[in-house]
Amino acid sequence: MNISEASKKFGLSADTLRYYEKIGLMPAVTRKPGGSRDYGEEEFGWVEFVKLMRGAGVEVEALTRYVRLFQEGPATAGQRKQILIEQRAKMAARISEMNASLDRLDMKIAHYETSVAAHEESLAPASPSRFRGNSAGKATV
Amino acid sequence: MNISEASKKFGLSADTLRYYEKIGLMPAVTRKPGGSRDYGEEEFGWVEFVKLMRGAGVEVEALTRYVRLFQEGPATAGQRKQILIEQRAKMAARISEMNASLDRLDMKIAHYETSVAAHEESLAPASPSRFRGNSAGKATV
DNA sequence: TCTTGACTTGGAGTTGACTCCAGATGCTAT
DNA sequence: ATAGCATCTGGAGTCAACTCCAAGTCAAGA
Repeated sequence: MNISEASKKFGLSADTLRYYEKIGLMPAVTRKPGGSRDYGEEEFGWVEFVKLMRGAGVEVEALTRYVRLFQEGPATAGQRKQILIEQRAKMAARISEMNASLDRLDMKIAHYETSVAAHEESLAPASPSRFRGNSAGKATV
Repeated sequence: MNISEASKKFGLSADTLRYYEKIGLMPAVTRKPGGSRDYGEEEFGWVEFVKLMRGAGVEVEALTRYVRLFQEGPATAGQRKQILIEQRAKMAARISEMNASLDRLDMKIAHYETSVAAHEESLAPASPSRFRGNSAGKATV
């Protein structure tokens, strides 16, 4: 499969695909006799992996480290596994942070819902009222 | 509270705090007589909100739009709520994507765990074996 | 009063992640 | 064999989000 087909398959530009390879996010793609890249199952796996991990916020550095180890051979399996475990922990942490943010956002939306508050500080832990001039309880925003 | 204290409080550099204000991620911070910024409860709420939302991947554009509406006054509450609802949906989507990635990562780690596979293609839907020269089932990586 | 240190501004520089470009090369069809 | 198209490469350009810098202002202490 040539690069433009792979590009469509993954929704990544050909340039991005070449870029991933260039910076070592995946090993060098096998080539056709003419010199053009030939994406097959192996590279599909890598592209999908990179896309997934990058999309989930895994650092480029961790992935290039992983690729380097992969290219060094089977002896590095343990180190590679450690990288994955490390990154899994970070990913889980990011997810719970995001869940917390989602909860806060829901609270903020709820303020707009009840139309009572809708003060910006609704997200702050302690929120003394701004806009002192208003009659108590009247929505300012 | 001056900018360096606020910087410590939020773990953001003074430059970043000024930058947020400059690009309209939050309204202008109130000033002390001398002209230096004076962060109080209101700005704490904004900084926390911005930090939380940006950290969860909410686009800068959505936040600046929100701030602009906020500054236009109470009449825009409905539009602001819509922005929050919109962004909530996107955030929820990102979270479930990340959960899917986490599952895939767990599968990949499991492969290293059983030490049977550990092939890179373990993440691809269909994964014919690479390294054809090997005896079947032998871990190559 | 002078120095020191934190603050101010506008603007330049940096980094990461692409994205685009020019010029060269290689298949394919006429 | 010549045109047309996709691909290749190295390198330059772009964009967001900071990050740093220079030059100036301000308040407080020696």
